[in-house]
Amino acid sequence: MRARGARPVNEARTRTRIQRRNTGAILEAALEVFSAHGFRGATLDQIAEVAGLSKPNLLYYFPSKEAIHLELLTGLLDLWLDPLRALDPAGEPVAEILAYVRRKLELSRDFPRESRLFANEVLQGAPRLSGVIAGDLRALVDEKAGVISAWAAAGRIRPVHPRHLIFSIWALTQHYADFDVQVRLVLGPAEPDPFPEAGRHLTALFTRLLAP
Amino acid sequence: MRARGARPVNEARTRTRIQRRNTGAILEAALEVFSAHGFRGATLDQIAEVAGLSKPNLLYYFPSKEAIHLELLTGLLDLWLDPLRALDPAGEPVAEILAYVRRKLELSRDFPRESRLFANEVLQGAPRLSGVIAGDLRALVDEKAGVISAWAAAGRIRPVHPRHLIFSIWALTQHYADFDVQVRLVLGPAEPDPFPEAGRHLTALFTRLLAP
DNA sequence: GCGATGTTTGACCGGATGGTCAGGATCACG
DNA sequence: CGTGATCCTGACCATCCGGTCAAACATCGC
Repeated sequence: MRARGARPVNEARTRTRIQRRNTGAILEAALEVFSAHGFRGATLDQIAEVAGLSKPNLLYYFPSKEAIHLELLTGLLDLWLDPLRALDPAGEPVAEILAYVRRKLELSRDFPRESRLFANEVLQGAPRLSGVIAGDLRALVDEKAGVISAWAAAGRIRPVHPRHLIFSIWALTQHYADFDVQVRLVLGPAEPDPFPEAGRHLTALFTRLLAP
Repeated sequence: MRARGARPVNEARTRTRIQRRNTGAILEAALEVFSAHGFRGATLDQIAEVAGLSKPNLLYYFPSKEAIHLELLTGLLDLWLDPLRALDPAGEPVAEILAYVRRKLELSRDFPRESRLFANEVLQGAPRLSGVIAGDLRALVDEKAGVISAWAAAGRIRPVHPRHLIFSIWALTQHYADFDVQVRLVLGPAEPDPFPEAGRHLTALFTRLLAP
């Protein structure tokens, strides 16, 4: 008999094959639905349908809608911040930053749903992420801003406000995921895939900004 | 007696003082609530409370929640596109584009709720704006892209992909409105107003990108 | 002051939605 | 094959939410 309110859990034992498959399907479906409609706009019925499960079955694996959302957000944070973590203080400055831009643009191309999930969250005031943003993210940005400042002080890149440079990279790359619909509608059917041109454009932009 | 389902309307006569005051209060309140929670996340009760009216009273002035939202979106479109319209083909190229960037950044500073309203809409796939985007907006961008291309062909700015240049301006300036929370949390309390520094950063960025 | 027009509201409705529960089906393992 | 743990579901509940309506209330021109 399960304790009141407890989840499968299995008392710290390894998770069942079925458990892994279903929680995976749920998170995949939830990503699809949350990123397209926002937290409030998504319904458990939609998620259940996409996942191919019944609604009560969702709630067998997760205690609430809120919990699914939070699990998604925190679970995807690493994927989202890894490119910045990979910025190497020992590398060649301009190449390092261009590589960061490229990796971030690849995330927008390959994981647009994840980008929109975060965008939705931050747009609504980041109620569930403000802790991480003011903590881990801020610390990471501080660290890398120091690296960029050092490069600028050494004359290896042009002087630039390091934090706003990072904001610029976020803004420019995430725009192609979050505003994908707008980008495609404005470009029209003649340019069905904006990403190659976007890559060239951003490379040129940051090269001219940073090359000493 | 009013016809079934008809709104105040007043048969094409001038609107009452009360009508103007209340529709104004409703749209102001709706902007506040829609921009903070998205369409689905906002409720008529919240809007009514912020507007200082009762829910049925809202629905006396607007036929539905949808109608309030649509009225907001279309009513604010001009404000949003005017800066790009003002780009003058006869002006000095770099100065014109920098002025556009400045005006757009001022919109982010002075009308962040409007920016978030549009961001929410486009994020969800622009269900209510795809027509305008593929029509008016695309036409406007085409026109101005032509201007920028001509400037580049004449050697008055560096060669640049004109449409992606416009996307870059949108992305960079709107980021400071849409992701305001994140920007402030990352910068910390030491830099309580990001806009002055953002202005300098973006001016430098586009100057270096465009100056021949 | 009076009728007509315009404004406001309490009470209510129907459907959607997050979540619960008791019990049945299925699986893992000895 | 039996038994305990895990997995799944139909039925149900409480609440929220967009929207309606009849009737009360205010305003205004005369």
